[in-house]
Amino acid sequence: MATRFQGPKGTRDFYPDAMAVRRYIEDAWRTVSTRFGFLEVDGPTFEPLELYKIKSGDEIVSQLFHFQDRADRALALRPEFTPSLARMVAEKAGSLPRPIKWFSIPRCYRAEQPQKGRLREFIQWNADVLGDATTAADVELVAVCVAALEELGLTAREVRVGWNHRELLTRGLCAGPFIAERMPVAYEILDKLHKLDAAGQNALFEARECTPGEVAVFDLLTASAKPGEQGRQAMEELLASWPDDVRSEIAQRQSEFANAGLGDYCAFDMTIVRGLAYYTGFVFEAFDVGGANRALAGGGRYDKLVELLGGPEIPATGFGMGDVVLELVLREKNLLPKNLLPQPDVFVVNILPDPLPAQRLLAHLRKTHWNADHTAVTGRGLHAVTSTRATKNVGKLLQEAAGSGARVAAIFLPDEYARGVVKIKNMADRSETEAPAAEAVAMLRQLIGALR
RNA sequence: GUGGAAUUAGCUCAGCUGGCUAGAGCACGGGGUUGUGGUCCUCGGGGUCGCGGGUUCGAGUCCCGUAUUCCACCCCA
Repeated sequence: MATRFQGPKGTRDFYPDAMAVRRYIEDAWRTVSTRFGFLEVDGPTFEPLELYKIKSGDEIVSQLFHFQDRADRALALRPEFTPSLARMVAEKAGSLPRPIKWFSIPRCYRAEQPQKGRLREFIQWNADVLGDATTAADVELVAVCVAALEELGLTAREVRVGWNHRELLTRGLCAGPFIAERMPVAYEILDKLHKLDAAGQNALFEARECTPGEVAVFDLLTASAKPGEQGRQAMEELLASWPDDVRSEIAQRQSEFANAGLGDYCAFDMTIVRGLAYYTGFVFEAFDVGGANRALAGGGRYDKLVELLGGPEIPATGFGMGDVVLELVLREKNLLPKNLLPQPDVFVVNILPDPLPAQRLLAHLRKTHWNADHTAVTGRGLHAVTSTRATKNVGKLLQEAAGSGARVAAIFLPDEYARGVVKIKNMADRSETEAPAAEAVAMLRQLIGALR
């Protein structure tokens, strides 16, 4: 008896409808990346396990799908693309023109418990700028990130970008009750605060042995992330105690965002720290305003990573955006177009007993035409289909044509065909014309062109 | 890795406290007036009731295990 299988936990099957949605999202990422001057790259789906350990520590191993090959090499399916990218840059850094602006759309794998917005296999758009240490590179990344979201129909009403800067935050906090040694703890707490209630927060403060002064600052930080006047006041109060040059750099960066047309999206947010990863300065997160979902995208500056992988010292900044949360948000906001499947240019309907004339027309429509010396395309192949049904019921076949979304139907009918003509029907306005068989292809091409 | 809920046709679900040859709508397919649009009529394909055990004369229904999905924790690059 045959065994039936389910797909592995946390994976998806892309049937045509789902595949069309995936392509729609990937196309937006790709066109926007290109618009901003990023070049597409990719790397292997698996890498040495060590590559991820170096970057993230040994704890990462339990979150990876890893295995040994026959020569006993430890390998892991990539959980993200940045290590591969850094490795690729480290290998050829000397010969790459700078700044290096690359994007990629890799499938990635994480051996985690699946839940809303998080699967074991997903697709993550990455954009990175290497070799540009200026704030302009950070701004450009946020700009390309936002542009992609806009390309998909999202606006500042639905999504926002919160940004922070680890060094500035550290300097600000150390101007208050914190000492430098407490920063790792402070970052850890900051990263967790927003999802805890008051009791949970207090428990955490106690567990981390926070001083009353530190707790007071955490309370203000929590308040500062809230929208509206209350949040603004908490932010003001905190900033008042921070060094002048830190304050002015924050203001400077925010004005750069505004200058790039991102003023409605971006807000300084002291509570964004992005885990305890390899980020060295600027960090940001894009999220939907409703806030029920996980972050849509996140990234920041990682100036030491390429060096860590044996490459030259090269400043780097980048971000990733996963397809899972993005699709959830687009669905929630009703922003996925209805007809993402390709729609035929021509649907050929045949009522003749002889199938050959219809098949001949199909073949001609699909063929790309070249000029006499084969140097230029004079007519690209069209998307042309027909029915495989046996019925000669014109109504049924036109119904099928309509269902396919075809722009035009070419109809072979006995009486007309005897007179040497084919009927051509514009499916949108239901108008019909007749075409001499010899001119049918040309007329159809013209009609399709006019409708495009 | 831990905890909670769920799993019946491709999809959305009925199936009361165990008594069926397991149903509906949608979707899919054939046909319907020798010739024009998502309608209508009609017929049809498709289900090891997630999987494996157990209790019982009898299990879609009760019990145990397991897989998957969703939710939450851990983690989040």
